[in-house]
Amino acid sequence: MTEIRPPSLDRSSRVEGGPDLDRNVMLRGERELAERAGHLFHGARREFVCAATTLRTWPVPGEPGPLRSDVSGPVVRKLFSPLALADEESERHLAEVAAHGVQVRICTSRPPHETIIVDGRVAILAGPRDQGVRTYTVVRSAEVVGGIASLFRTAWDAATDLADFRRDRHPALTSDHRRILAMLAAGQKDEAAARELGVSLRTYRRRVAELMRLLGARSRFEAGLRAGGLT
Amino acid sequence: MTEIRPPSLDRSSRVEGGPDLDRNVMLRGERELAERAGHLFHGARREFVCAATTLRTWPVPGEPGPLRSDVSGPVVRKLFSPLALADEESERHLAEVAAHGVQVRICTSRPPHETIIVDGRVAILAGPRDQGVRTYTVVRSAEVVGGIASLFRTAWDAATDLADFRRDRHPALTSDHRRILAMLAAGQKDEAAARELGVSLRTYRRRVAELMRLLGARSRFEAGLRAGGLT
DNA sequence: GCCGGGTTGGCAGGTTACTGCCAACGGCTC
DNA sequence: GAGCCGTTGGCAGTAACCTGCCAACCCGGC
Repeated sequence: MTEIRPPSLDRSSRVEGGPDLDRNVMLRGERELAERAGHLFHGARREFVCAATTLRTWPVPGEPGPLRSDVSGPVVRKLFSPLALADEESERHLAEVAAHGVQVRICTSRPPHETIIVDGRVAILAGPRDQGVRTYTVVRSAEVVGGIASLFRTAWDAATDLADFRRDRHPALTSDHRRILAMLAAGQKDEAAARELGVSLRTYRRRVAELMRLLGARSRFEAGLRAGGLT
Repeated sequence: MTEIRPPSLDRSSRVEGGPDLDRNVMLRGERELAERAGHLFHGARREFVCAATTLRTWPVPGEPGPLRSDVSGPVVRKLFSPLALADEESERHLAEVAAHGVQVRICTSRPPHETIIVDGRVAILAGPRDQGVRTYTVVRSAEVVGGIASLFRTAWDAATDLADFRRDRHPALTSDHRRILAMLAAGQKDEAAARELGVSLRTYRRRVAELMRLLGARSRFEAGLRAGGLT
């Protein structure tokens, strides 16, 4: 995991407050980011939010230490892509992070680029990799950071809490299940749906029962609610 | 409606490309915005996206003319708050805009601040009003604009197409309906749900029937699907 | 060829839901 | 006080759904 170390004692090259806040600062690579802007990570007082693609993206203040067990620490929000749960190890790590008080959500639409916002006053946006080196831009203009924060908030609001995502995630539906879903969604009676799909009523009902089990539903209404996120 | 006029012929004060792209430019008020950055609106070639709170926010290239009837014009995407449909007049206007080829979506979570992105290379973010005057910040740093665009895209993906929003919007549910919904969502049998709500089975089923009609559903499964957007 | 496992479909019994009908009740108007 | 209207609840008939049981069939392994 790429680690951003505490900054060196030399303050002369740091990205700080100052007269030229409207100038965005470009940093090349994780090392320069750590050296010149690492203090911004560790200096979060009120709120620290980030959008990341995977767990390997910049870690946050206090990690791996116990986070937010001290309620005076900053509120930490992390928005991940579903890729972050690609394997059991990653998923376990994410659950642990969440258990430590970090608010974790999974972005179920196209995730934003990797972004950090600290205390609502500085934003760091990651650019694409260029020959293996990634550039980061530090933004300090108040209105721009405010706009970026509002866009992040909208994405955050639309995302799914980690716990909900894990609970509602279910084994991939077979194409059979999807056809059953389509019939159910169309309000069809079992008999008509079975005819249309070319199977017997018993088999159709057998499939519906399977779907209900997959969705963990006790009634068709409940199944419809759960299925809402699948179509 | 605040209108941004075509810019004056004097180019000296315009916000343009140049050596100092990393410096964000602050503009105070709509007039200065129009004079120094109006060309950015009218000069969109490929794509023009904006997030707006109401219809009174900055209009877009070509409006009120026919938009996108010429397929070589820029793709225009507008993300609105549900406030944009607060009255019939606004809703009608929005439908007309969409009919002209503008892609309109309604943000069903907290909408972002007002934002414009032109051709993916310049972003304009609106700040709050200060004594009636609003500041706008023009951003031209490639990575920052890219990051802002990606956050906007995430918000856009999560939003609801105007047509879908209007179709799925339905009469406000009474508190009775919401209680019935809660029982149904919990997978309760009618008899148990009726008992819990303190009404007869007949009345409970009468309410469920009303709900089904409101949702336009022919089966409970279909009702569950429709209700997914209500809870 | 035989055997075992899995799936399908028919049947049946039971449960849950849907809706019409009607009496009773409460509130409002005359 | 009487009459009317709307709502509620009980009853009942019907429809739709749920699931167990079993025979038949198919397929793969031995």
